[in-house]
Amino acid sequence: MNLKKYTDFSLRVLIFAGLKSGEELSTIKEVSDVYSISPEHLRKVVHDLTKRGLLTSVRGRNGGFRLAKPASDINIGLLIRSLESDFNLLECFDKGTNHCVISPGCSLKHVVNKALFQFFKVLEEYTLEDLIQNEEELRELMGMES
Amino acid sequence: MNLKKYTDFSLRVLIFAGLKSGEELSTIKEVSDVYSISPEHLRKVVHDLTKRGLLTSVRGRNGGFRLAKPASDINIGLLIRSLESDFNLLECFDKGTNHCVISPGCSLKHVVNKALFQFFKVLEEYTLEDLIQNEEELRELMGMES
DNA sequence: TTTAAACATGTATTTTGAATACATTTTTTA
DNA sequence: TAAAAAATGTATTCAAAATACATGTTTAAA
Repeated sequence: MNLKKYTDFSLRVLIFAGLKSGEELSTIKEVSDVYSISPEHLRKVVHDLTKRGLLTSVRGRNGGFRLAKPASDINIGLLIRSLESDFNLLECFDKGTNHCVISPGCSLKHVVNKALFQFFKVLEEYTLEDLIQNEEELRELMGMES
Repeated sequence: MNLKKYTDFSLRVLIFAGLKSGEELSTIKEVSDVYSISPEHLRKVVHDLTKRGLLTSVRGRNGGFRLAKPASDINIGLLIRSLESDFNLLECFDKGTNHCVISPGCSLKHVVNKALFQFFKVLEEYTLEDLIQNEEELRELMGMES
């Protein structure tokens, strides 16, 4: 059981962008340097976040991207939910492909679903703002001048 | 985010075995017929569950397997925890391979860990016994004579 | 007006782990 | 002694994620 690296990278991009002040832009190169992630790879992540309305991108020279809305409006639970496409923890979660004969009477799915619900309930208690409370420390770790 | 089919199959094998009464044995063939899973594949699952002390296997003609302990002693949370080897939801969960520079000051891991904890907390409220409360219905769905 | 810096986009390749299949051995009872 | 069952090890297939590559588009600065 794990999350995709894409999800991990997406969160890190948002944390990075969230530490910039005001209208200040971040670039893929900056982020790829800080986290040592291939810029090729990050490009897709950033592009995807833009399409999802979380980042605003500015093309052309001196371009880059910034948060499309306040950090306090970016809910971590909803974010992870949308970034991870597939939550079919058991075969029977997907009625289309399920072949398990006992699923009509099997309570396992309810138990796992309840657990999954609690998982997201916790995540939904946090926003990006909560993750960047310690701005100074994070900027320092990233080597950003503040 | 999903569980391995192995985990799913393991749970189904235990549910099947749990519906047998007393010392009665199940065979891989029976289970593979009921769930339409390749016996080759199930063999590993059963073998693995035996090694983990959840099933007792009897070799030779008329052999098979049965639960190694009462269904009420098989905790679903602990079971899934042990069947799924990898819970490194984020790169920084594994200190050995983590490369994220901000992890010392990053609170994301605490948030995700808290969510994972709640996930298991729910699962740990159930045992195999809870999953086979409706014996009759399940036996019927499986085509087992009761 | 040209060039460089940035994102946009589509495609291809690599890698990894899970899922599955195959083959052989061991055990035990009828 | 033969048949039915699990034990065990290895090999193959498959799918999804991760990654890389190539090219296009936009825009500001030189």
